[in-house]
Amino acid sequence: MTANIYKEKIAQLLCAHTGVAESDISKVITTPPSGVGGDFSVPCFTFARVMKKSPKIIAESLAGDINLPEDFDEAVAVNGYLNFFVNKKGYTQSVLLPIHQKKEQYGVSATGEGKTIVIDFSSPNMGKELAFHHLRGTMLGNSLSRIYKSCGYRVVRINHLGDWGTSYGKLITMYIKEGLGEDDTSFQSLTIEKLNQLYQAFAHAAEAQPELEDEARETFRTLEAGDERYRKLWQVFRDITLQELKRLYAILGVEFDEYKGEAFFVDQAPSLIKEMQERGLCTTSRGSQVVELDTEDMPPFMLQKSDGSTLYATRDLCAALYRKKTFNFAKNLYIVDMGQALHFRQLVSVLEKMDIEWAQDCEHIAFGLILTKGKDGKWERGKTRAGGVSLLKDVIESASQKILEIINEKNPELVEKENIARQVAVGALVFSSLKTKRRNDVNFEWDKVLSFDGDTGPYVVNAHVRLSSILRKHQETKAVDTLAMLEEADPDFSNLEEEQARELIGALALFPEKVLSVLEKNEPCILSQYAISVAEKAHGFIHSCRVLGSKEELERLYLVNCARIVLKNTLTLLGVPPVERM
RNA sequence: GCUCCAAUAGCUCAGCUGGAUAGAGCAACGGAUUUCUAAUCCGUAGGUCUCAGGUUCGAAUCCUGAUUGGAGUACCA
Repeated sequence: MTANIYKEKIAQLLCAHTGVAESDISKVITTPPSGVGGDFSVPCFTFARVMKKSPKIIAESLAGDINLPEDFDEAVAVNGYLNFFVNKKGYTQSVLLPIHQKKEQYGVSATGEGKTIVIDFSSPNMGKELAFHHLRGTMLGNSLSRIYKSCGYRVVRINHLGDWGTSYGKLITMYIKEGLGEDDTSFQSLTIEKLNQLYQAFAHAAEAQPELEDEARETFRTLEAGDERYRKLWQVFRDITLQELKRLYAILGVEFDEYKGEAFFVDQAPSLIKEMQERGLCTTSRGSQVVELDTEDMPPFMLQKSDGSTLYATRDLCAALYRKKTFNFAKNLYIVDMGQALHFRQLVSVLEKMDIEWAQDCEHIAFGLILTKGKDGKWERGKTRAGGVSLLKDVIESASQKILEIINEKNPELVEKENIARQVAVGALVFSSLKTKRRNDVNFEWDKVLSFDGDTGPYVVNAHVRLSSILRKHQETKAVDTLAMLEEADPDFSNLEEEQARELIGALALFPEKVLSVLEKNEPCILSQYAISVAEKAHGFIHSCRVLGSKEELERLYLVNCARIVLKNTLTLLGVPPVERM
């Protein structure tokens, strides 16, 4: 938080001269646009009202009156702005020294000390393979988990598996109809692909025989009532799903603390419904139990179907109560697509009706849908059944192949090519799913998904690779431990005054505040955009300032190492593998 | 119908707790390589920030209303 020291000094200084509160001043301090010059800028418009003078005059008189504190070179008035120029050497040192000292710890803070954040993310449905559209929510949750953790929060990552509901009535019905066998050997040969097919087979069959839908609902009701045969099948399906999920999560570098899905909460539903009835919060409507929300202009929240079985709404309500009781969270975040916005608004309203004071701590972190091109050429939500979705494993495979081709062309000597290609490919996919504001819908196109030109994951990772490569080369040619050497070094920071060096240093200084602003908005794209800007400036620096063999070699190596550290920290928080060679 | 979300360069997007000349990438055009990784860098061109009002010294940013697109709208999840 090096930049803040300068802001504080400016605020203190101007407070003494204008009488405006320090906090109000530091709030408006910005960076001048490129071309204007200066490092910090204070718009004097806010002073105009209290001082009853024009901003222009205020800025000019301040520029003349103030005694610059240490570490400042100059203050210039421009069009009602007061622009400060800091002492370059001092600024460079104040930015680089903390990075050099803290390393992996640079940018972490203790703002979340003692608080617990529950993050519900990924949460796919049982019996289905992860599709491309699951990537966004999964990586959003993964990145937010890492960022909260780095800020001192205790994070509980929950995969709220969709493992209960009428769909599993369908799956079981179809499994039995196809006579697939219910002994261990049949189960052992069962795959996730087969389960996927059963869904599609059911949907297909139900078009011709709509009564199958009722049959599936009845199967589910029986399952929920505790039928042992159905329960066994359910368990087998769940195990197969989980095995496949964990395989993919490992590739993505994602971990969970819990896989408590919906089924876990079914037992808690009856007593909750009873309580709601006793408190008069729940009414009977067309044979079902609902919480009326018409005062809030929302449809009712259904707790129990007319056949007595529960819905996902019921189980979500139980889960929220359970999470509060178990983890005493400060926030309970649901990383779920925007399509479920109404559901979560309802959930919070129901909690409020129950007079629960933490209702507002349950927050839906919504993200946009992955749209696919429909038959009529319009972009719409992908339907598994219509074949409108691509499997995540296929996308990863294609991306890895594409990256491998590029490696073969650019760097054929690289060892462990396949492994690195996959890491870079995963990084590219992860980065692109976190690159834009989370609410944006995304049109799925193979060409775009497999395009790695420009501002993409590989661009940022490549910057990290090039920086690492310079340090490695130094170590090899000089036969010294470069990092240990830097540890002992006493660099002269006035040797880093080229424009490209200063731009890079300026970017590195921003890392801690960027991390904090991600938490304010739950928006990792702030970090991915930041990663691009650091990579850009790192590429620019090493392109125009030769490091090895230069007379500023020591200082340049020092800066390269700092940039490498910041890039690595950024990539790690995003969930992009920071490889060192590619 | 109602509710929520979005709209910025030809395309994909940053910028939104109001501040100086609205920024990137892709696509187009021109240049840089005896490489510390050119998976790079530099330059040219490209804009009525959907429209109309309002608030303000100042609006892409805040408010109101339209238009267009997307999503959702009780026995699915």
